[in-house]
Amino acid sequence: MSDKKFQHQLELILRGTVEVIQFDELKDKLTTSLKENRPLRIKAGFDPTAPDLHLGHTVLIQKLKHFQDLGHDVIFLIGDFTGMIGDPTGVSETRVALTKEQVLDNAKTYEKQIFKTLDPQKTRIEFNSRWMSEMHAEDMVQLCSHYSVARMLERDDFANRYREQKPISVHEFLYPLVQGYDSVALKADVELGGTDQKFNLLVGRDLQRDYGQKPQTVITMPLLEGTDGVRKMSKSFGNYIALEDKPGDMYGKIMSISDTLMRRYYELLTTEDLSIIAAQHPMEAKKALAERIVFQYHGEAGAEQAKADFQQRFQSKDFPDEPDAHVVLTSLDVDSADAPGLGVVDVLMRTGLLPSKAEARRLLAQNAIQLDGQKLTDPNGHIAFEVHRQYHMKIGKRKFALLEFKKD
RNA sequence: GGGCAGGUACCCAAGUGGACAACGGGGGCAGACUGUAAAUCUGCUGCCAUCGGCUUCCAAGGUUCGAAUCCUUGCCUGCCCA
Repeated sequence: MSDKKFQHQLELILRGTVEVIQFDELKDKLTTSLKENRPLRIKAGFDPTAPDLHLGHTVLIQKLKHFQDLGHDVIFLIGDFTGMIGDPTGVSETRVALTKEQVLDNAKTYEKQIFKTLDPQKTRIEFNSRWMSEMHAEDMVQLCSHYSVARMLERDDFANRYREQKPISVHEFLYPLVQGYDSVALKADVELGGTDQKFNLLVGRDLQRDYGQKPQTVITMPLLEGTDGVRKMSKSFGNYIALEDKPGDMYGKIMSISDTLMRRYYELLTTEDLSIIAAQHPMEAKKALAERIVFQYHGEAGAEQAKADFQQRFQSKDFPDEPDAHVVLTSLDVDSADAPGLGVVDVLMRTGLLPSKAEARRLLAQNAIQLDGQKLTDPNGHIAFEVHRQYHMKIGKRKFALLEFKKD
């Protein structure tokens, strides 16, 4: 009986993982946990520098959910201490250090987002500043003494940058150490992370051992590819689907990914049987995926609305019920109240959907602007308005604006 | 502390006194094709404007008719020596 339970737990836990270090250890921990009826402590850390989470993060959150469903204690750790230092990782971008307010703000957003998946009652949220900002300098020095520079430089990221003669700040070495120390402070039994976190997760093991604890089991999850299908989903690559994206955007972004990527998303973000998906028409499967993901983060109404809007805009190529902009002009805006009209470029600017007039001209020259189905191509063109008539303007393939002139 | 090499648009990267709003690649946007697919092809990609003008090449000064390019100082980065 307990053997069956054990198998069930193990299966769910392993689903989608890349690596488990050490596997036997995990089995022992699970066995003990079941026998003594003592839940395991599962830790996963998140960086609060970005104001919101995206689908890439949810791979980990899903895994936390699995553990939670199995009755284990889940700790969502917010790395506010590290976040406040400001992480200059990444070759080009130096992140600006965040204020305490910003970090707390972001943390609030996180809570809201993760509780769409995790059970608020059963989730423990921690901030590493709780113990890190209390730490004395001598303890920090002590902590540093547990690791050597040579071993630090084994980390891929550091090794590459060192080889390529790119800057590495000393405090970046503290990151793995602090993250590892978090495991000590929390007495974590298991830590989850993306494959790119492997080094840091292993430091946690070493430190726990040094501090007289049983080393945590490390479970790594794949990094979800972003909408480009190549690089990992990340805000700085601009290839992300944020949980806070509007339902329509979220749906649209998912629809625009490649079929290959869609299967990947199914694999990592859902518990669907992949062979069933493979049998479906790719577009249908993609719509179902988009709908279910939007549903998860925006509820039924959001999902329905997004689906309908997509259908309307892109499949029927109709003007949407809810355009992106609604421009109302009055006699103050036009050259002459008797024969109201305005330059096309000005009209485009009034929609607020374009960054500059130069961009508006460009789009006109590229046949990207339509007014009531007619292509407008003259950058110097003029639109004559009839009073109270609504005009439908299409800008590029995904922006729609409703125009009208009202007599005052 | 000393020596050397660098800092160019969203990213990478050419240019080293006038022909530079600045080659090329990536990304992005648009058009064609489609399933808003992906892939592919083509065009565009500082801002304002009708010719034309304006603000850009780390920052501040300077030389020059003229500077991304030369000089000075400062800031930042990497390497080597101590």
